[in-house]
Amino acid sequence: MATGRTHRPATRSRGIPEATVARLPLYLRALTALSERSVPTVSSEELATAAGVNSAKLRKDFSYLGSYGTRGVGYDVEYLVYQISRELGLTQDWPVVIVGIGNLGAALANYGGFASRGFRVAALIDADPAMAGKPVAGLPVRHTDELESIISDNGVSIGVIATPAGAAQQVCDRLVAAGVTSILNFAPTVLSVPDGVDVRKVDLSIELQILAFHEQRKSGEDAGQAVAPPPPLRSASDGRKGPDGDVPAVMPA
Amino acid sequence: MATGRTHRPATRSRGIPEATVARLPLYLRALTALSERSVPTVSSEELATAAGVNSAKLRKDFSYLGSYGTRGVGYDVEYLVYQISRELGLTQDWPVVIVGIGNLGAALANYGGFASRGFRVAALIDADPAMAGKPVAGLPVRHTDELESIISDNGVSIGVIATPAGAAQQVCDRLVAAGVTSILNFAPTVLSVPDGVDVRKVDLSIELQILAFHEQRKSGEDAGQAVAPPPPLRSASDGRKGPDGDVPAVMPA
DNA sequence: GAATGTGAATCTTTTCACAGCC
DNA sequence: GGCTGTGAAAAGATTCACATTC
Repeated sequence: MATGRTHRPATRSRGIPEATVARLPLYLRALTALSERSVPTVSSEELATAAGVNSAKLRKDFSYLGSYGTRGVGYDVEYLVYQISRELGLTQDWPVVIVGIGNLGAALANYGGFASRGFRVAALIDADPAMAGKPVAGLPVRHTDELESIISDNGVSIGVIATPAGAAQQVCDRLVAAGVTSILNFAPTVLSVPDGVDVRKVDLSIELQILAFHEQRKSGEDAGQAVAPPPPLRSASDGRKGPDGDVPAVMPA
Repeated sequence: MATGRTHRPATRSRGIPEATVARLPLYLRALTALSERSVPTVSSEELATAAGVNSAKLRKDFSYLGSYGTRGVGYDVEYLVYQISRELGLTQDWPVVIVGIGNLGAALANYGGFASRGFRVAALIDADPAMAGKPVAGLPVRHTDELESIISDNGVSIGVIATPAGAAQQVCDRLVAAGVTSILNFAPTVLSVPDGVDVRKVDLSIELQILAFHEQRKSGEDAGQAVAPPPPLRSASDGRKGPDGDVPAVMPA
């Protein structure tokens, strides 16, 4: 998903698999909960359950970070919290800007677990002059004109795009030009960015469509009252077929 | 991620890889845009670029659906739109409930591309009695008490959870008991559900943490003004080491 | 005895490269 | 000549199962 740097040729060693990186935040959240309940140690089995994965995977994941457990005992909760935080880069404070303060942008600004660990909302930015100065989540909304100066004044390297799809690429370009190198995109668009800039994407309708796919299979492969528009006719002849040759009933004529 | 059914033993054939399913919505969006511009056909190369993937992957993905292209020419845009929509189950209409109408829930309710293709917001549900009846995105908010009847009256099988973390599991249980079998979870919690129920998760802070991980590497493996709390001391001795034996400088004593 | 850490086996996904067709 | 469709190879991720350590 993320573009990422393609290099890092020599040295090796710090090659944590992407799939593992994506799970570290889950472990961290589960560990933080344990830490708050003052649980001193936890086994891979318990932690895995809390994080919603299986224990073999968790142990393999941790093995990429180092040997941070104790055989016969488990993991020291506080120690692991620290190690994972450090690995994720959360022992430093990341200033973040949110661009596009509509419903979604406001929701993000108000999101608590945000400021809580490693991230700080440096500014909320919107293109609507009527929004400028209005406080959202305790911060005054600033106008897009100020984008570049906000980025450089605060040393922002992470930007969140919550604008309408039409504005996203343009905002992205400005963020990148101003020095942002990681972008979290909530707009339903494919952003194009230069090498060295990471983009991650959160997209409601994609997630729903994936659910619909699986939901459809559950209903018995055929059931469900189709409300489909007639399939667009296709000039071509007869060569068309399903994957293994089993032609579905709904095939367009 | 999603729990999914583990079976589907015989028949085969309709075995579309999960990674492919996750990309179909991307292709569909790109194709819809082409369709609106009345572009009649598209090559794998062009479409791949528009969707942000490479063309070999796209062709492989499509090969799981069937042979829907024409060699030497490309793909018929309208025809592909229909085929992918059908595969994703979007040729029927999915009623969806959104539970938790805070900032985020309201943002989701207002999200346009939602109703546009295959999904219909059947109801907005919130636990706050003060919200009940208030219109959000043109729909009156209904109270949690009505959850079960709303689900069954509308034949809802997809639920979106946008509540605070503390309420999520409880809401989830009620949704599932009432007949929902696919859940999109925006609350930062691991939901536990019975077999046969799919859960997908969207989590802002996880995405940010993944970005932070990569961001950290860019800054030169060491740079950045650490604002770290002192690492929690650990009783244990000396056996600790990094992955390849290279002990990081920040190691706790 | 209990639980980690990790090679080896397995499964999934991506990429390559080219035969086949228009 | 151009572009799809797909076997085969390569890379990546997960699971198994057990030696190792406390």
